[in-house]
Amino acid sequence: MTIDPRSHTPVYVQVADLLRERIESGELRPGAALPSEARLTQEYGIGREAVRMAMSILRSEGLVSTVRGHGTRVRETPQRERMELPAGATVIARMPTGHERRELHLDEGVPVLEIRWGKGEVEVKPGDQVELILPAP
Amino acid sequence: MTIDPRSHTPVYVQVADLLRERIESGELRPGAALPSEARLTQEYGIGREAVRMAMSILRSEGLVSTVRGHGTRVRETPQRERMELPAGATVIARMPTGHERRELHLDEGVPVLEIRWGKGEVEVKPGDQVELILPAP
DNA sequence: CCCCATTTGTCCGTATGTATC
DNA sequence: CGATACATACGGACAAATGGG
Repeated sequence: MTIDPRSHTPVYVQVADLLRERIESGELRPGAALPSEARLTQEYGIGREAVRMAMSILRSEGLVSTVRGHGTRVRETPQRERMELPAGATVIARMPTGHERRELHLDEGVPVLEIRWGKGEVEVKPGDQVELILPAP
Repeated sequence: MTIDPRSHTPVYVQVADLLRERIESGELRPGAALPSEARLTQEYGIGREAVRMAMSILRSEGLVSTVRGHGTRVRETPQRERMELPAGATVIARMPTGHERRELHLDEGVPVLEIRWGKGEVEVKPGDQVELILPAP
């Protein structure tokens, strides 16, 4: 697989797709370092901006974590806390608002679970730390 | 509110915050076009890169959708289909894999709900189109 | 159909700051 | 300390897609 500058899909999306595949296939395991920006611009023959935007996409998907002066690594998948739901509740998944992201100290690319029960009772939970369990019959 | 280049918070984050507020306040309604990149660089007196990174943030939050040659618009959030869950099921929210994103035609910044029931029975639903309902007692 | 203005995509050069090793 | 690598930010330039006339 390689990059096609003439494709209708942007280069930075293609790069994100390539790196995502290398992660999801297990070639790049959790904790492994991705190639540096300079390395990727050379390997794929593309510009910095495309590489940086690709990294930005992967961060927004919660797949990788970048540390300045160090590099970008595949994120370790977090442990999920089990949470039992009361009957009659409703649940939706969505991305957090700006306020919620700051309030809950959420990383980029982490959705939230919005749980409602009763009248106006709403709870917002970090999507990467929670697993919902429905009460068994 | 305006941009402060000497602030500790990056310019592109400030721009994203400003635009997010204009969306969440309802000033920019679903379907409405955001100002073009050129317009924003002029209005705020900043570089295009800062504007584009701000747009990237909003896309990753599922707030806007960008089309090349056309512009960036506030995303229309589709009607959520209600879905009743059987007792004993478990649910997690996460970002989709690359394959799932293509398969389900998901925009950037849209999570999925991964629903398991019984042994190995897994269903992945678009997070922006589903509302889960737990059976009432 | 082509032409054209608009808009985003992409690359490059440059510069400064900051964190790691 | 220096070397490396990423973060932020500006400027310019051209390519490519869109939509209207």
